[in-house]
Amino acid sequence: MDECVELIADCRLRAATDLFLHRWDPVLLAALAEGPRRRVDLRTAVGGISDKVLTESLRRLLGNGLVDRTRHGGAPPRVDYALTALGTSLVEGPLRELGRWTLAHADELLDAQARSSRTP
Amino acid sequence: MDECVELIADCRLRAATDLFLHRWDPVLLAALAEGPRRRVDLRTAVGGISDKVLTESLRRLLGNGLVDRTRHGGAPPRVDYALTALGTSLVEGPLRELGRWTLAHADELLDAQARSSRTP
DNA sequence: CCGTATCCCTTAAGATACTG
DNA sequence: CAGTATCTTAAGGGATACGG
Repeated sequence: MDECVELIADCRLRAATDLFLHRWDPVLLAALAEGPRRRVDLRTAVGGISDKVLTESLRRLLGNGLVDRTRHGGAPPRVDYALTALGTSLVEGPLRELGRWTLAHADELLDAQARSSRTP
Repeated sequence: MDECVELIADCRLRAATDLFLHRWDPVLLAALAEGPRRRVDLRTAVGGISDKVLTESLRRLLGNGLVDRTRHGGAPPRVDYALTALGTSLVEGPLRELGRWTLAHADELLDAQARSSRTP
């Protein structure tokens, strides 16, 4: 895996892995994979995220150019969030691959975790 | 991306993304992609990680069954860390894909970040 | 060389209440 | 509905210094 070594050296790998450093960001990205969603729908789709953290996470995704925000004026206000091209490429590539890996290896992973918590 | 929606629902996606939740873990995994390494070599290969955090990260990778530890007795002590089969599958799959994505999209990502930091 | 033990600082994240 | 404002707690991470 030669590319990764380069990536470590110049920290570009960290630039990418940092996108997954916040608990809810990847989940929000996955939730947006189906298409644009209103803020409140995102909130319930994801489940268990607070208003504050939701806003922070969305702002971060905005700032990283992974998500777009559209205000449809009026009352009550309506705001849609959608993946950008960059966001889509991240979701359809690495995140999807991670989803596949999870399906294939969740058992082993949970096994290992259980084993290690029995023998601390 | 239907699978991901399931994954969100039952939290399995989070079980996987949590593996990338700690700053150094993916970098250590990448550094181990070439083969087993001694602790000190890992430390310098990665660069900028403290002893304490290195130990914590390695313990976590151990606990998740991604890495194996081998003590070769003697003085000075020598300890090798290596990817397990599970760890290898994670590196060769999702992490590698993330590395590829980074190479392809680092410019766009850094652009977006720069743009958003100019307009906070 | 391989860790452990402290201490400190920053930040993530949860809960809750409130405004436009 | 969308988002802000506070406050609190917990945890991650960095910097030493020390011991086996």
